[in-house]
Amino acid sequence: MSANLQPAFRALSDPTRRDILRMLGQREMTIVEISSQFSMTRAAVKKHLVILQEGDLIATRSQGRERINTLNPDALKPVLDWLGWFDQFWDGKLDALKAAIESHQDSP
Amino acid sequence: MSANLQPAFRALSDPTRRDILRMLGQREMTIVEISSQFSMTRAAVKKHLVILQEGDLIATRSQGRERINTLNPDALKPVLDWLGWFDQFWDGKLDALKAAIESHQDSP
DNA sequence: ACAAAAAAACACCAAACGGTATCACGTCGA
DNA sequence: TCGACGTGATACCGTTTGGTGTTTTTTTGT
Repeated sequence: MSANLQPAFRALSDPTRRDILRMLGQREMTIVEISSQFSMTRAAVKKHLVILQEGDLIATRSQGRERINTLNPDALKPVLDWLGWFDQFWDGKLDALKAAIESHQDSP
Repeated sequence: MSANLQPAFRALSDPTRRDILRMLGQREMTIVEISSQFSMTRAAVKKHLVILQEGDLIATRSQGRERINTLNPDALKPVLDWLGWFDQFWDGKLDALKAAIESHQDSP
């Protein structure tokens, strides 16, 4: 019933991939644009993008000969939900948030 | 200024380690107790515990010949904080929570 | 004093990871 | 048509990861 967290947690475990997520949070980008921000080859960035896709954290659409990578922030919700379990140890405030997110999660 | 997230994210990237955190959330345990819950050797569990320590997610105290492992839930706050940046994309509710946590973080 | 328990430390292994260089393919513009 | 562009795919490489088995150290109970 609960989503498989592993692909998302795995995707988040690399700093380059976390940076990519933040970049895509500001604007959608092609792989060349993303690569220009790092000192590594496009092939290396591509691998990161694949792992991010496996975690469902990004989506890709074709536009002519370009591939536009976009952030899928909803895939972070299960991660947040997992962290929410530990809310009991420092305070009770995340619980309310979690419920709020869950509640408007089903309605499109 | 911001904490180094990498050790914590790395620690969270393995399902066994996430399970250990949940177990320690319920009660503090020795390594034999933890190992009894998994189908792997104590040495393997020990390695996971070291990685969890590097992420500051658990603490250890000696008691006679035993080593008691305890959860350090506060180390999850920076992770939550990082996730909070994406709050802008699905709603504005995490922001308030984050502020609440930050505010009572300094006061013991 | 000493055997047994609890934990740590070490050497080793296959697989996964993060990177490179290179090649192949579709698409656009002149 | 055809070269250049944007991208994906593949082969390869060194290091890290997650696991094993074994040995060492410390502490307890009798």
